[in-house]
Amino acid sequence: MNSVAASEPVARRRQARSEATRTALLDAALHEFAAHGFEGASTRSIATRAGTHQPQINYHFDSKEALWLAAVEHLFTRLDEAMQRHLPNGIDQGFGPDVTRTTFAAGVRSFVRAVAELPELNRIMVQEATIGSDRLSMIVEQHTRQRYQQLAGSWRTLRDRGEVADLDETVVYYSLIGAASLPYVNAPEARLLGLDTTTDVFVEAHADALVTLFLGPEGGSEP
Amino acid sequence: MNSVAASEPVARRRQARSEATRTALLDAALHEFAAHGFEGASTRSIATRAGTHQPQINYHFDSKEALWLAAVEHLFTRLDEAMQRHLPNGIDQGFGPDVTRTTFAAGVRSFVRAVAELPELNRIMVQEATIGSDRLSMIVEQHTRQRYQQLAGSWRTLRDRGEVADLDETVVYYSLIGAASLPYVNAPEARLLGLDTTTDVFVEAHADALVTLFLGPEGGSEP
DNA sequence: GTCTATAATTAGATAGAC
DNA sequence: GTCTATCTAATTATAGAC
Repeated sequence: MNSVAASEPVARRRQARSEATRTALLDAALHEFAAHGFEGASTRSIATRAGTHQPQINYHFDSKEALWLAAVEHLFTRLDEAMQRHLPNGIDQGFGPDVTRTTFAAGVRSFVRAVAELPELNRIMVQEATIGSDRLSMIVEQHTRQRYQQLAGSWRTLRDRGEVADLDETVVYYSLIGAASLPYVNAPEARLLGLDTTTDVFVEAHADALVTLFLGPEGGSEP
Repeated sequence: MNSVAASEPVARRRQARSEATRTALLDAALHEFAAHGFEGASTRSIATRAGTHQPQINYHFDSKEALWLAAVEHLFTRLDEAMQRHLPNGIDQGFGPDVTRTTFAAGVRSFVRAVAELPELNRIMVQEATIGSDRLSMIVEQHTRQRYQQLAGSWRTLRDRGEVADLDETVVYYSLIGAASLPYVNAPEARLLGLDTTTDVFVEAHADALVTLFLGPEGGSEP
C-alpha cells in the first residue's frame, strides 16, 4: 500500500548519497592528481581521501582517465566562476574584444586571485603540458586555445593602439600566466623559504605587481 | 707474464663502459622524471631509454630515489654552467652583491637562455615543489635557498637605490622565475597552440621582454 | 549504491649465471 | 658489469554478496 510512498524518500536519500560520494571523489581526485600527476596518483589514495572505497571510482566514473577528465572539467568551471567573481562591478570581461587598459588590469587582478584560489589547476596544467598526451590535446582544444586567443588578442589590440609596451603577444601570454601562477603552484617550496604566498596580503601585492609590470606604474588608468 | 699488462686495458674498457651506462641512465632519468614525475616514471622505462636493463639502476645507484638525487644534482650543475656561459664577457655574476641594472639585465637574459636549454629542471622543480616531500626539502636546502637569497637581495638593493619599481622582492622572485620558465616547461602545449618556443628567435624576444617588464623600456642601461 | 574479495598487470628490488 | 629470471608489493579494474 504505502510501499510506493515510502520507497521514494529512500531512493532520494540513496541518490543524494551517491551524488555526495561522486563530489567527494572529484575533490579528492583534484588534490591527488595535482600533487602526484596522473600516473603518480593512485585510485586507492583518491578513494581513501574521499572517505570511500577504491571500486567506487569505477562505478561512478568509467576509469581513472574518465575521473581525471571530469575533475579537469570541474576545475575549469570553477576557474570561470572565480574569475567572474573577482572582477569589479561594471566590468564583465577582462580580456574580451572591448579591452581597454582598465579592463586588462582588472583581468590580471582577477586572474591572480583566481589562480591563487585554485592552485590545483596550474599544477595539473603544468604536469600535462610537459608531455604530449591525449589529455593535453583535450585540455588545449576544450579550454586553453580559446583563452589563449582572448588574452593574446587583447594584448595585440592594446599594443596596436600604443597603450602598452611593444612586446610579442605569445611572450606576454606565457610570461603572464607563469608569473601569475608560480607562487601558488610552488606554495610548499615558498613555505620552506619562509614565505606564505597564500595570504590575502601576498595575493594583492602580487596582483598589483603584475599590473605594474605589464601596464606600467600608472596601473590600469587610461592613457 | 703479460696477464697484468693485457688485463689493464680490459679493466679500463669495462670502466669506460660502466661510466657510459651511468651517464646514459642519468640522462634518461632526467627525461622520464621531468615527463612523468618521480612516482610516475618507472625504472624500467628509464633503463630502456638508456639502452640497458632495469636492474642496472640498482647496481649503479642504490635505489630509484638515489637515481633521482644524482639526476637533480647533475641538472643544477648544468644550470650553473649554462648561466655562466650565457653571461656576456666582463660580467661574471648577474645577481651578486655588486648588482647594477646592467648586471641584473644580463642575469635575466642568461637565466632565460639557460632555462630554455634545460626545460627538465623547471619541470622537475614544479613537480616536487607542489608537495612537501623529502626531495623538495633537499632541493631547497642544497640549491634553491641560496639562489632565492641572491636574486631577492639583488632586487632589494636596486629598489633601495630607486633604480627599479617599488615591488616586493619575493613577488619579483616568483614572477620572474615563472615568467622565464613557463614557455619551455609548457613547450608541448605551445606546439599545440601553433607556437614554437624552442627557437632562438623566441628565446631572445622572451629575454628582451622580461628585461623590459622588470627594468623598463631602457633595458639594462644605468640611470 | 556500497561493500569485500580478487583477478590481471605492473612496480621496484634482488639472486645468481656469465 | 651486465644479463635473465624472479620475488614481493602495489597498481587498476572486475565479480558478486548485500
